[in-house]
Amino acid sequence: MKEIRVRFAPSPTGPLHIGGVRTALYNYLFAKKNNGKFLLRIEDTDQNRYVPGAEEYIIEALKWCGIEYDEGVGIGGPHEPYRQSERKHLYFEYAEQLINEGKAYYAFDTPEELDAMRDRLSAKGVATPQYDYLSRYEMKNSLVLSPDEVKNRIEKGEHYVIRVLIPEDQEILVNDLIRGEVRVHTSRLDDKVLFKSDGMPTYHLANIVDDHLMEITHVIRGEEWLPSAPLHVLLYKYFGWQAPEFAHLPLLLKPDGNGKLSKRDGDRLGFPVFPLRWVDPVSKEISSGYRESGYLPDAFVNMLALLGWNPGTEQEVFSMDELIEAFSIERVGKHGSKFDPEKAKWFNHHYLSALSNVEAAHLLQNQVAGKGINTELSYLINIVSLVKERATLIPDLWEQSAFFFIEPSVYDDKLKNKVWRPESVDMLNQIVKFLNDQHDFSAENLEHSLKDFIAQNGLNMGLVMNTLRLALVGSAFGPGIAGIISVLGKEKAVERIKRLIQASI
RNA sequence: GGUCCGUUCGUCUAACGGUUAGGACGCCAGGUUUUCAUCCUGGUAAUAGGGGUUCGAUUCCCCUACGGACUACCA
Repeated sequence: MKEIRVRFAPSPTGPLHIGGVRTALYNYLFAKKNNGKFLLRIEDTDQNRYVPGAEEYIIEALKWCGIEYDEGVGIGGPHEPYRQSERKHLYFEYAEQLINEGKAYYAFDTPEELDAMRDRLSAKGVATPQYDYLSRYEMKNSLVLSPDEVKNRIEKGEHYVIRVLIPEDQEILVNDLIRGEVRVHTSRLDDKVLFKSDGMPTYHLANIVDDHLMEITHVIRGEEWLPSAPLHVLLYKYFGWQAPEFAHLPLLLKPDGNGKLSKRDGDRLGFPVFPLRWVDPVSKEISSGYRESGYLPDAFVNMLALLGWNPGTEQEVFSMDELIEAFSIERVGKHGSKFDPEKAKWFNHHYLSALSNVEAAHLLQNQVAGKGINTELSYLINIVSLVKERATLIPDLWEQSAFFFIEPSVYDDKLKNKVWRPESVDMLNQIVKFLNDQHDFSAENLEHSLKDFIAQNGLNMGLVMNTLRLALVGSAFGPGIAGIISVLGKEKAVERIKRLIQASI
């Protein structure tokens, strides 16, 4: 059986947004599931839209997501180069071949002439004014110009493009793995430019040529390409190549209202639409990323995988290996999905809670180090065992545990008003004595002995606990008191209690 | 406007023509936690509308409505 080969082929025109990441992910899952190859090709045939740093961004984003490619930019492979600008020299001959076979032609029309043609056609009531079988014979191209004149113009250095000659009356069948058979009549298609006057191929030509040369078996791409799929099928036919299988993925939609998810939605609705933070090289505008916002890549990938695909079972949590195992293109939905930031958070919370204490401690260590605090990992492990399931995003690990590192300097008024009594000082002194007498500082022991102590001394449990919380945390917040004391240790706990006593006298 | 694609709870979605239309997120309620959060239990909520085909349509067909993509010498 032929090896399955798929590719992700983004344009470096800016940061990859989550829809692009999902396309890459599905390609990757499909390749791995079928023991095939996944390649990364950079489609940079539009020099005007090239954005510095975008290519690096794409590569880094895929890496962060754990989407590894077998061939492509940066790592090479048997079909080098994988950047279309570096393959520039090989496209012209294919366009020329089509011309020689009467399947394409030279066109010399200026932008003004093209506009004039469209105006003329729409004035005549033509529903789709375009360069096609209706209009091509009134334009300046090698279909109407004499061979000599064409030759002349080219030799004079006049700018020209190469357009595909679309047959007038033919039905094209696109077999889509997700949508089934899609039929389009060629009279609806226009003579798309294959080769631009700047010497670069357009997407349509470069894409087909490269997919053929790179032996791509399945083209899995966004739905925005569906309308041009018939052209691509025709091109394969023109070249006499076997067309790959197509699968057009439904789009990711805005969480609110309608329309395709765009980069503006992130700022507007307050969630990232990019995997990584991006700073626009020109405007310096900053777009937030999932990584920097504190999402775990596994959670991000899991969330994305389920946006438009489902395994047909009720399983929702998948590791990358499980995704590979369960993935099938047939189970990708047909309709667009509104992106739900809340579900993304839920996934992250789930993954954060499932982390081992050591893993979570390392995450907290980065946070803590960022605050200029240096701590033993063992201390962080203890802390994190208490707070990790309370966190949704990575920075929450710090938010939830800051009081362990910074002793309270102000006390929450509301809590203090609620629990503070004239006899509180005396009570706290008793607790200090109690703690000083303890040898086993495990949370379990503290829990029991503290309760016993409270009962034996006729104290009010709620009052004691909350007053201790006031001393230890400073507010009505955080894990259980016994756990906090256990992690803090005798010395620090006693110190904080004494501090509250001091502050209250 | 034209072409193409789509339409099940608010959202993501399940359901070889026969199910009390299932799950998850969110939301609401109760419980656990003498804080807050987590967690547990329960609840709320959907087949866009109209015609067919069929003993029987979420499921097949048609129409309408609505939504989306595309309509560049951009990808």
